[in-house]
Amino acid sequence: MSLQHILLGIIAEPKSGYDIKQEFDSSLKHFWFAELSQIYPALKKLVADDLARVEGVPSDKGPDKKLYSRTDAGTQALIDWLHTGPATSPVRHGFLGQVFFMGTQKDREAALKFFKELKAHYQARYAALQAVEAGWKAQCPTYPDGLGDDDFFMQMTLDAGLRFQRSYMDWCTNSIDRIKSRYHD
Amino acid sequence: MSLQHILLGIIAEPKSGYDIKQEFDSSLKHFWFAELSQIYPALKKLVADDLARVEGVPSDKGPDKKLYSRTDAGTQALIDWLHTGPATSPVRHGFLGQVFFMGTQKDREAALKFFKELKAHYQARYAALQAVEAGWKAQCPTYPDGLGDDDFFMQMTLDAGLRFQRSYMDWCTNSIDRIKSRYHD
DNA sequence: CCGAGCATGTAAGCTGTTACATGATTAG
DNA sequence: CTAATCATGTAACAGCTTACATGCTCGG
Repeated sequence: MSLQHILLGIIAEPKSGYDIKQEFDSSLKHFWFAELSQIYPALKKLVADDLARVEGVPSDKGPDKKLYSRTDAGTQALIDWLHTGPATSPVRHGFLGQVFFMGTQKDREAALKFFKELKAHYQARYAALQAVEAGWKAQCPTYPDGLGDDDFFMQMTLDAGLRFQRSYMDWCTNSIDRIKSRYHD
Repeated sequence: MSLQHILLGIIAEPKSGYDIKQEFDSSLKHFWFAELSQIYPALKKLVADDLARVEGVPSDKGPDKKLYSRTDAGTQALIDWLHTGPATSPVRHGFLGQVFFMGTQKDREAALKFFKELKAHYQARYAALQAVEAGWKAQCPTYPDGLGDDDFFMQMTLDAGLRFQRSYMDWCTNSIDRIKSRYHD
């Protein structure tokens, strides 16, 4: 049920489905993502529920853009969501399932390779978030606490992303060391 | 697609759907979970694919138990999964979406309340994992590196869980401090 | 006797993914 | 001319949740 609410958050300024997809793929992807085929019907439903309105405007390229913006009822629905308490649905980590059963296979080199790949994956994500942070720093010399009220909370999610990736990387590093000292020394 | 593989991992020893549900709810829930209504059909499919076999045995209470165990093909399918590389499907964090748009609402006390609730949530999860760890420590005096080969990897997922919860808690603590010093000082 | 735990499942519905379908403009 | 980007969607399918359905046994 969260996609509807996140879309409400995004359309504080008028945006098209295509615009929203690009935001997911750039700045929002560390905590949410969605395919266009999911975004378009979701936006339609917001309009049907009177939480958003549409306006068609001609585009430079391609067909008309449909710009969605939230209604007062939409803003209220968003605020209500913020008051329902933290949305902490349990998470499925496939890679932890793999580690849990890693002992089934006796090839310790494969285990090392697994953790090295995982570490590389999180390093890449970490670097991407650092690049986003560098952009913010360049725009605001008093980053992070000199940010405006809206940006202050948005930066907190970036901070969370950076912390979580570091935590994954640290676990990988430590696991690699433990496997090495158990089987190679 | 991971549930099938995780079930294959679990049925190294013969287990019923009901048994498996209990394992998810106790020791496995920090990285995976599933409902009985999802587990039963999934086990049937493993049998249809010749990755598992069933044996009905009478139960003390209630109807016969159906004990599932994996075939050689099932063991191979599990090992193949371990060799496909880390299963790192991107994760959706509803609570980060809420923080991202927290600025929509001007009530700073509500923001503090939100983070305090979130912190309490992760503290509870952390305490649960610490209890699991205490059980392991009681059973094995040389915990964690004196564990057997299978347990060694299983403990790694517990270590991951503890690290990740700590990371969430630290972020909450830090965010609470930042909100306080921004709006209350 | 009643509720909790044991033990099995089916069905409807929601969410999300992958594949398919269309068509304009612009850069190479 | 061709590929990429812009811009909209639909349809089929897979995965997961919630609700429903059945029946036994044991403790209070």
